[in-house]
Amino acid sequence: MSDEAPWLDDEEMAAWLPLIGLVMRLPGALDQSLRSDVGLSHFEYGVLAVLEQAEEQTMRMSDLAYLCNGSLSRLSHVARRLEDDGHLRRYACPTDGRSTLATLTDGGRELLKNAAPGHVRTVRSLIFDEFSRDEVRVLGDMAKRIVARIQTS
Amino acid sequence: MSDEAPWLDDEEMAAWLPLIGLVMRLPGALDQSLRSDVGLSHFEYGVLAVLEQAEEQTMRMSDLAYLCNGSLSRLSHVARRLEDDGHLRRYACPTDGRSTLATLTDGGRELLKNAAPGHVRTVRSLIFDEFSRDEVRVLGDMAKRIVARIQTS
DNA sequence: TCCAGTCTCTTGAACCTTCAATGAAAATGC
DNA sequence: GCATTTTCATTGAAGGTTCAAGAGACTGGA
Repeated sequence: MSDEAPWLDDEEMAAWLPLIGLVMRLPGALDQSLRSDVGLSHFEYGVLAVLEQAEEQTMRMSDLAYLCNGSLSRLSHVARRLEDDGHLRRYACPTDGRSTLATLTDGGRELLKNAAPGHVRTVRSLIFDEFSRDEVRVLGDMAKRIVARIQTS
Repeated sequence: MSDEAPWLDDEEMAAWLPLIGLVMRLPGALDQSLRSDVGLSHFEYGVLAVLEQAEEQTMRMSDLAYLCNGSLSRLSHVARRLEDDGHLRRYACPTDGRSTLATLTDGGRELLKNAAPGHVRTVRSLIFDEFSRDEVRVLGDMAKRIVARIQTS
């Protein structure tokens, strides 16, 4: 464990500061381009994008929240707005009365189709244009290991 | 540039999803431990920590905002709250009437001293306990390259 | 069957961030 | 000098997130 080592040494700090910069700045950068392109936040885009990949383009709220890296409460508020705007629909799960299923509407699919190209350009220009194939794999692998630690903490 | 390539291929997606997971989950994880320990958000902690490292523990608001990876407006609101709570003080810059200088108070220094050990433990357990020395350097380097792209985009 | 405990989701309030507008001071250009 | 533009910071409103509470539905053991 990490019970000793009161502070970060220089090498650690030299990695920590950029990492914090990344996690604090990337969401804003993604928000900004999606917001100006199609009026969605990155989280809203993620909700629609995850739904599109799902079986029947339908998913339980809790599963959706997990895959979107957000709390159920956050998703619930966002889903209400997306529903008001006609991008998704919610209905009671027929087999488990506690659950709510969310499904993509035609309008939501359309919006996603309009949003995707610009979003991909943004992601490429910020990430994938910078790194080699090997680096991308290493980066993804490291991110996965950190996420695993966050989830079990 | 990235004008072609309509969507991410499997390898890219396999890196992108964990990276998004990281940037969406890490701030919340840091917030949570700092909030329960000393009642600070990670951004507030960052403001105090950056100030502590500064000359005279004093810094111009815009420089502080930049180093804290936040907007000036965000910093201004946060600084008002931190000032109300006695953790920092603001005063007009004597040499440039447009600028405001923020300085750490004794109370802020004390709070930081109480917050740091727990925060470092959190950071170590999420990041540095997972990676080798070499990996840490690679991770920091990659983060730095992405931040550079965000800033010039 | 009953009921206490758990799971799923929503809600409203508190809080925080963003955005646009504003004001004041300094720099620039004529 | 004077007007214009730019820089620095704050503010209030609008909108989003978090947190705690609560309603409804399932589960398992008595």
